[in-house]
Formats: sequence, structure tokens, C-alpha cells
Amino acid sequence: MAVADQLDQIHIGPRVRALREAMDLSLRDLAERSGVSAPMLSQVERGETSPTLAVASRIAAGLELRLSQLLRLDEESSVSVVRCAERRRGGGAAGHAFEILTPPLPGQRAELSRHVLAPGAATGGEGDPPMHEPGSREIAVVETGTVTLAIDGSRHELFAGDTVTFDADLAHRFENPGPGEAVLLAVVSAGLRRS
Amino acid sequence: MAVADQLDQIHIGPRVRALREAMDLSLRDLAERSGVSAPMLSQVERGETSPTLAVASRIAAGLELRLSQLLRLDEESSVSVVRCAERRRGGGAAGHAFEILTPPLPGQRAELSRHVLAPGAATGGEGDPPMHEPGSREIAVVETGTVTLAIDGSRHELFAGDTVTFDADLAHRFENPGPGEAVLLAVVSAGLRRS
DNA sequence: AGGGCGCGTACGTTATCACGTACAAGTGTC
DNA sequence: GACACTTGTACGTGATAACGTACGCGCCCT
Repeated sequence: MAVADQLDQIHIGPRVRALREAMDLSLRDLAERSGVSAPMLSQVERGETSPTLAVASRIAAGLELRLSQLLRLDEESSVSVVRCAERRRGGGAAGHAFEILTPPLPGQRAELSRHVLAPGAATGGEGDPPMHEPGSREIAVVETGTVTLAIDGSRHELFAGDTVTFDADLAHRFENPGPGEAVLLAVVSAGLRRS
Repeated sequence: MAVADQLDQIHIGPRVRALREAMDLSLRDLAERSGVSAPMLSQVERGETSPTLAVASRIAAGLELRLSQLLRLDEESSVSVVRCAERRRGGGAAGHAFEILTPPLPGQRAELSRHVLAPGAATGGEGDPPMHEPGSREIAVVETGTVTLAIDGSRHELFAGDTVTFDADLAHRFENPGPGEAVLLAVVSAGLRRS
């Protein structure tokens, strides 16, 4: 077996076990949820076998994830998560001002922030890495103005009053094409916590 | 084999073939690049077999992609937009109007809603049972006016711009003592455990 | 202490993956 | 037209995934 294969198996196995335990499930519980047998799950977690895509998808579903998300939990390990200390208040890029409305406390299940973009401004630079941990989801509401969400190779034009929900662990940014100022509220739900 | 499994296989196969042809490679060319045999690649592309993660990773690498990227090319877009006109609206008690800004989809990690309380109105009646599942947390931001949060035997007065976070599975309600109208945004994050 | 239960893993069996070989069909060159 | 080459797929075989059954271990209750 090639090294790359071993790396593949090693990564998904411990991750599946960590997620399963975080959800307080036994092997038999997850077997019931996913449709994959408990002994098979045990082998996968211990890295003894490489499941097929069909089985891996079912395991991911049992953990309330898509398979690409499950894989991403290990692949994106080089992405750093930037926390409140750097983005508490003030400006990001030129023309971008934000405030974080929720306290930096352990009990926060989601983070709420308000962003103001001057015409032509954006929340980040082209090609910036994702700023949130794997598994995070984000909701954004456009209060005033128009913004464009650029994410994962696609662009979505949003008008005042529109709401968008997306995977916050994919590289993304909001741009204000103008002409007026744009205000949006963002809610980021925590990703799947690691052990 | 379940339909979901079939959908999984159907998706990656045509995608692999499309990418291979776009790169002007034959099955034998890709076999050489990926380390997976040409007959196997043919079977995968035709949906005749579900490759293991180890093999699928090698196929993705031969196409200059990570496996999560290959999978994401077929997954439904994780971005969900709710237009201003699509908000779900309702009225609670007299003087209380609300709109739900997020879609009623499984991928929603949190629900975002906007509430308008006329002077003297409240979001619920005295002693109403909690409306959220155990473990839920809620964040509320007062946009305009003044509201009082009554929860667990205590009362908290909130002014425009204030944010409050609390356990949403405790009986609670927001009251508008007036004199003006009060507007607040609420974010409810799902509980910790699901049955 | 004993019994029952939950949990994770060993093991045997079956199904399927993954490969190597070979065939059929199409294309290009002489 | 004949030949060589490329390409995709059929088929047989070995390896391994995937399952069902059962065991060992630890914990809890009586």
C-alpha cells in the first residue's frame, strides 16, 4: 500500500471517531444512522480498511456532513482561523468596517457581526484563504445596498433584504459594487469541534 | 444498493470523464498519472463500481484536484439565498409580527428571524413553554427601541444596539414596554444533541 | 458476587473492488 | 485494402471491502 493511501486512511479514521464521540454516539448508534455496519465503522476508524465512496458518503451522512466536508476537515489543516483579537472592531480592507456583536465567551454557539462596505470595497482580498474552521456555516443578511458574494468559483448578487446561507470554511468574500454603501449582518455557526 | 449510493456513483463518474477529456487524456494516460488501472477508471466513469477512498484520491490527484474538490464539483451548491420577498412571515400575539430570514432546509445550522413588537406587545404569553429544543442557544440584537427579556425568573432591560445570548430552551419572552416600536433580530442555534 | 447490558473488535463468509490480459472497433498511414 | 496503433471495454482472477455473528471486557444494578 502506498504512503498516500495510508495517509488517506489515517486521516479519515480518527476524524470519524472524533466526530462520533463528539456527538456522543456508539459504533452501533452511528451504524444505525449511516447504514454502515458497526464492525466496518470500527475498521474504518482504526484505519484497517479504505471504504468505498458509497460507504464513506453514508458515514459522512450519519455524521450530518457531506463527504467533501468530512474530507475537508483533514485537508484544510493549513488554514488558520483568525479570531476576534484581530477583527474585533475597526476596519479590514480599505472601505470595510465591522463590529462584532457577540462576546468572545465559550458559550457562544454562533458569532454575530455587522459589516459596512463602502462602494467598491470588499470584506477580503481576492484569493484570501477561508477565515473559518471546517464545518462552519454562515448566514448573511443584506440590510442596505447591494452586495456580491464570491464563493467557490461562483458569484451571487444580493439585494437589500436578501439572506444567504453557505459553508463558511470555503474561501469567500462580499463585495459592494456600489453605488451606495452596503450594510450586512453575518452569523457564523461554529464548525465541528475537534477533540 | 440504495438510491443515494447510486447517485453518488453516477455523479463522480461522468465528472471524471469530463475532466479527463477536457485535459485531452485517454484512459491509459490518466491511468499512468493516477496509478489506477485503465479498466478500473473505465468502470468508475461508467458508474459500474464505487472506488475506495484511496483509489478515488489517486484519481483526483491524476486530475490535479483534491478529492474534496472533485466531490464538491457535483454536490448541490451549499449556498442558499432567501430573497426579501421570500421571507416567511407570521404574527404571534397581538402587536407581534415576525419574519424568518433563513430557509427551512436541513443545512441550516441556525435560524435567523426578525421581530417587530408594538408598544406593550410581547413575543409570547406569560408562562408559555419554551419553543426550542433542549440545548438551543439564542442571540438577540435590539435594532430599535427598548425590550425586556423575561427568562428563568429574571428580567433584563435591553436598549437599541444591545446583544443578549441565552439558553433558548428556557421559558422566555421579549416585551416592549414602549413607548415606541421595538425591532429585534434573533438567531437560534440548534441544540447540542439530536435524537 | 452474579447477572445483564453496552461497547468495541475478532472472525468467517460473501460481495465487490482492482488488476492484468485480451478483444473489438476506429483511425491513420502506406 | 492492409497493417499498425490507439482506445475503450469484457472477462477471469486475486485481494479486499462489507456484513453478520459472536466473543471479551467493563460497568452497573441487585
